[in-house]
Amino acid sequence: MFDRELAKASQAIIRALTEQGLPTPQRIDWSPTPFHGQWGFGTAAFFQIAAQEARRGKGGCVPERAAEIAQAVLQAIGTPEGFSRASVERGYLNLYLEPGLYAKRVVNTILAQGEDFGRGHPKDERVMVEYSQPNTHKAFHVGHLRNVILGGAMANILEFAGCDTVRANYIGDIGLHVIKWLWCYRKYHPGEQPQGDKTRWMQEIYTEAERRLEENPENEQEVRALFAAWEARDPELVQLWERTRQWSMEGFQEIYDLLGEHFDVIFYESEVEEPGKRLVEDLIARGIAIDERPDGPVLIKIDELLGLEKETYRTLVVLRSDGTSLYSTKDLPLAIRKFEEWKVDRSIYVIDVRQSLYLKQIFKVLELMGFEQARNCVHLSYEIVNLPGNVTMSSREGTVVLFDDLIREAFARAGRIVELKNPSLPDDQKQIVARAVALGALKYAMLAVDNNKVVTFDWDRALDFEGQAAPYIQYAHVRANSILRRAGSIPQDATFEHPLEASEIQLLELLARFPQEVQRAAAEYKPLQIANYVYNLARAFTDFYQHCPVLQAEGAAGAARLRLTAAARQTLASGLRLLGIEAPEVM
RNA sequence: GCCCCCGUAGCUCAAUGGAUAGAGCGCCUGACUUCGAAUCAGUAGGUUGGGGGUUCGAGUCCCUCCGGGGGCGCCA
Repeated sequence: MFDRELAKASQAIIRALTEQGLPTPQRIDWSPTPFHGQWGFGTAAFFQIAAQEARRGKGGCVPERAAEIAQAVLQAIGTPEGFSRASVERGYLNLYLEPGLYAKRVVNTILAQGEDFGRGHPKDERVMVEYSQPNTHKAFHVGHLRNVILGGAMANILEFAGCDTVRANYIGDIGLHVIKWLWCYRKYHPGEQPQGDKTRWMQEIYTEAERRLEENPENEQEVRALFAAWEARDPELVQLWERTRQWSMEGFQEIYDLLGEHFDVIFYESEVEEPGKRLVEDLIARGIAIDERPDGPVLIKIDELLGLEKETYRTLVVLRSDGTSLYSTKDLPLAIRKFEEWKVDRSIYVIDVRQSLYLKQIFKVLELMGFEQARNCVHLSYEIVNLPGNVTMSSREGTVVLFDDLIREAFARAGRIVELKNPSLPDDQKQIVARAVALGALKYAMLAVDNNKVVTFDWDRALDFEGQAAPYIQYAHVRANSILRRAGSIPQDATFEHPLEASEIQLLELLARFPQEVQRAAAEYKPLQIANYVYNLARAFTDFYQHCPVLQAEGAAGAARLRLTAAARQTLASGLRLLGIEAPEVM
């Protein structure tokens, strides 16, 4: 927001350095000054120059020399245009802003742009974010939830940052787990219809299948026969598969609706299986893949092809020895299809960290095939969600916290809190609030942890409604909204001529930073950046709320603070929206 | 054997190579006749796992050790 002023100041500094015969850096980096209650930007550029001199043998104490140079530069440039004060502190050159002028500019910018405040310029880049990737005929559990929430927030952020964003889902609708399910259903539940929560019902049959097969291993022959029938596309089996798959899809859709997620395209494993097998034949013909069938699988010795001594990419199996497909068989053609059919420039895979090597292999094989866009494939990895005692969630082993159970508990707890905190709210409002708070808390808990940190699932922490959690941020939004509602209308304009409180300056400084926070979150693939930012913003607003009367403010301060409140409400709502969290009007 | 990730306050987590390492939870003390107390103010809590190195400057980068988790030819 102050790029223009800082750029001019940078130019002046470089000119001053040149005039004094000092080395000039390529550019001057500015960061917000860390002092509470003062608003400005500082640069540490002179440390680098002083260090450079010291290296050339001049010796001396670097911090002292940095301060000396900074002081000389300050003498030369004076206070740059647009700033109220400049000073040298501990070797830093700090430029302070005239609070009133800039406060007005920040607030006016936000209110003029509304929900577009913070949106990046269109980047002329199309990115696809593939996330969620659930298996049909199986449970949807808390481990899957981290993926959806992370992927959804990441897509929101990339889109807001200026990318043309395509949200993709990739459904695991075939494979041994589906065959086992179909076997169990045909044998023990013929003709049954799903009851209650469809996803849970699907999971129950799946665990039953696993249990029966473990108890009676001789049944595996029947499963193998069914797999063969599937491979032969037995019409009756295919029909059953389609119908049962649909039940899973309907169940998933309920979950996505609840979470507020939508996809622009859904890929199915089943539709890339045949293209994958053809691609593997091509790889064999081109000498990239080695065909060891029938005694072994079709594989690609990547390190060998690259002439690497040290094991790096290892070997990737791309087709089973019996000719049936693997995950890799299908991922290769799909990767290409994303670029060719969807014309994307970058392809992001939101998949947990355990598949890091696998994805490195896939991307490298694409490169070996001569597919140049392979370098535009990105693995956005994240750590898994474990149960206490470091137990990994597994639908096969039934060690899962089901999404359905979690969401029920979340709604129940949030409902009790709403009843406690705001009993006079009409019932339908209570439900809306409870829902926003429950989902918000859940999402925030997932997003407020760095991607590469393991989350140990804990009911109380996943559903935390206090402290650094979504409801705190939502509450700040509600209170801002409450002030604005009482005020009736927001003044068209206001000057910030009253002496600004420290809390007002802090709030303004954070508000001004929103656009760059969005860019950084997008560039680093870190929704956490936004999660932290919006929490800090909520704290700053709460602090402002404590210290500065708005409606009872004297004179011109009232209008200014009212507009500041409106700007804060807007930015809180925008930040939450990027995280996929609702900002309620009341709670 | 090769590779990746984690280790920061009692607990859970933050922190562009930058200024005094910050929050929340929990503990204790206090604040509703106030623009909404899902809040706030205050107290206490640190050799950033250990040791080297690079740098003007390291929680952050490099090396090494310790502890924990994960991955590695026919699971997805």
